[in-house]
Amino acid sequence: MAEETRALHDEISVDCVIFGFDFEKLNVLLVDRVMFDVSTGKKIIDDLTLTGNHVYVDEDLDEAASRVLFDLTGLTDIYLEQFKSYGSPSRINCEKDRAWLEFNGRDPDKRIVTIGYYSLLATDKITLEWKGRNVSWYPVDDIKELAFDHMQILNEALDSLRTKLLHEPVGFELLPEKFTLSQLQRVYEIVLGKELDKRNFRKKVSRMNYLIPLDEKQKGVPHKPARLYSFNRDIYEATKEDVMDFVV
Amino acid sequence: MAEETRALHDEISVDCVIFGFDFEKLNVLLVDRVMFDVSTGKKIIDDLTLTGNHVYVDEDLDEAASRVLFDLTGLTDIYLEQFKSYGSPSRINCEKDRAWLEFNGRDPDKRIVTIGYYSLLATDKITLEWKGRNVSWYPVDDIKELAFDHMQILNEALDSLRTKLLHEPVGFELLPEKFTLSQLQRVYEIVLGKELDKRNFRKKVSRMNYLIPLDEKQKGVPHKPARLYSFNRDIYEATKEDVMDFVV
DNA sequence: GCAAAAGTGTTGTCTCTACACCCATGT
DNA sequence: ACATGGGTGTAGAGACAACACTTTTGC
Repeated sequence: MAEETRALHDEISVDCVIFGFDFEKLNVLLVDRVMFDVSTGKKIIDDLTLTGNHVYVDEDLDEAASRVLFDLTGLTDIYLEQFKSYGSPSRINCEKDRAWLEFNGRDPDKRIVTIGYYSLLATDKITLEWKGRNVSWYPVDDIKELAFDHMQILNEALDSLRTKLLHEPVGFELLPEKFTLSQLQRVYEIVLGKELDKRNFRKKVSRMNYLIPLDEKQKGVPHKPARLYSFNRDIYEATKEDVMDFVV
Repeated sequence: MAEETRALHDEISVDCVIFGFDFEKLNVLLVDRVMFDVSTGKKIIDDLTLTGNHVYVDEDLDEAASRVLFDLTGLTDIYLEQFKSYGSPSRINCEKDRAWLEFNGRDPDKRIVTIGYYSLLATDKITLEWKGRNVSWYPVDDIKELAFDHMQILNEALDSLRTKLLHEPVGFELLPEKFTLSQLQRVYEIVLGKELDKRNFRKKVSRMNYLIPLDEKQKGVPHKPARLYSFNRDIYEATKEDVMDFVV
């Protein structure tokens, strides 16, 4: 099988909004986009993009997104959610974007449809280089602009994540396998942008029978060590009830 | 502007799951797919597809979906929601699908990425012919199979609609502008597949201040005429509170 | 006057919110 | 001993589920 001849599709890509949590804030993985003027040697582009890639012509969309994740992390079982597709003919049409595309041997007049995914990472095992470009974490709150329409994609991924977090237990995906209740609470607070009452939060999660208290405590912390918990997906899937309560 | 030369994109399409409600059941608009053997004249394909179309090379995805809706209904302000994209290389690969594509002058080996939309219709003002094919309503519950991967798309559209209905007031979109509370209740019951208690339902909707009671009643019904209500989107948008209550 | 759907209240249980203090550990 | 976050209970308010009868119209 001649893998090296596999063709990338020109006009179909995936973009991955990779969220990571460091117990303090929500971060997103971004890639440097730097370009120099060939004659003067001056930087003419220096900004950031989401991670993403074109899709192989014989590759499923989810596969393409997983592949991007794998290239960046070496991990295969990462939480990944398709949330929206973007295909505006003008989505990559600003001057810098056109120059960048041309520089990379692509036709800037060709519309690219991109399928947006977001993923949640418990760790920060991430390569620091990717396709020859620098990759690093940036706090979501600090990001004000991105290349192409990636700011819009990021914002909509975040909305989508918030909605998801309100209705399904995905917060665990942003934490290591064993975590404390305070860490879990912080995930909710940071993602939802809202302070929560500690006692009420614990009362609420104590009703989640898929949240397993372990016989294990934090170690080496300069305060009362917290009990560790883990998330049991099987129990969740088996006992989740259909919430039948529409909103006011 | 040479509109007639505008090119459709070969490999990018939209599919629209058009839901309609007739006060009794949920229906979906489907198109006949019929094909005869050129030599024997025998029907070799006779099934149904969702409505959909390829996207023009310079057309946004939402526009393409709106265009399909407009072609079918002549209406422009239809509730339309993008819910998922599909791009499996094998999604249009069964024998019938390949024969149909070939017959229609397309390359059956080419993967088509399709962007799935669903829409909600208050009326059934629908053309009965579309691109030379018959179009009609089918009860969602009766549909067991469809061409291509359209059964999967339909099922996922329905899931998506149910989730939406639980969290946002979209039920109104399936009703005429003026409707009774019993009609609204039936929308919830049919879409969610669950009977609801009349008194509890009315208590619940009475808390929705964007549901406006009109000084008007049903006419010509052989029972006590019901009061009519309408939905005020402005009030909803202005007063919707951020639900901050994650599930157990 | 009959059939058919409209409309209406109460009670017990559960969940939400708001709020303050002692506990176990590392330094 | 002190700083730090861990861990716990209560009371009032609002929402949920279950449940049965009277009203108004067309025929």
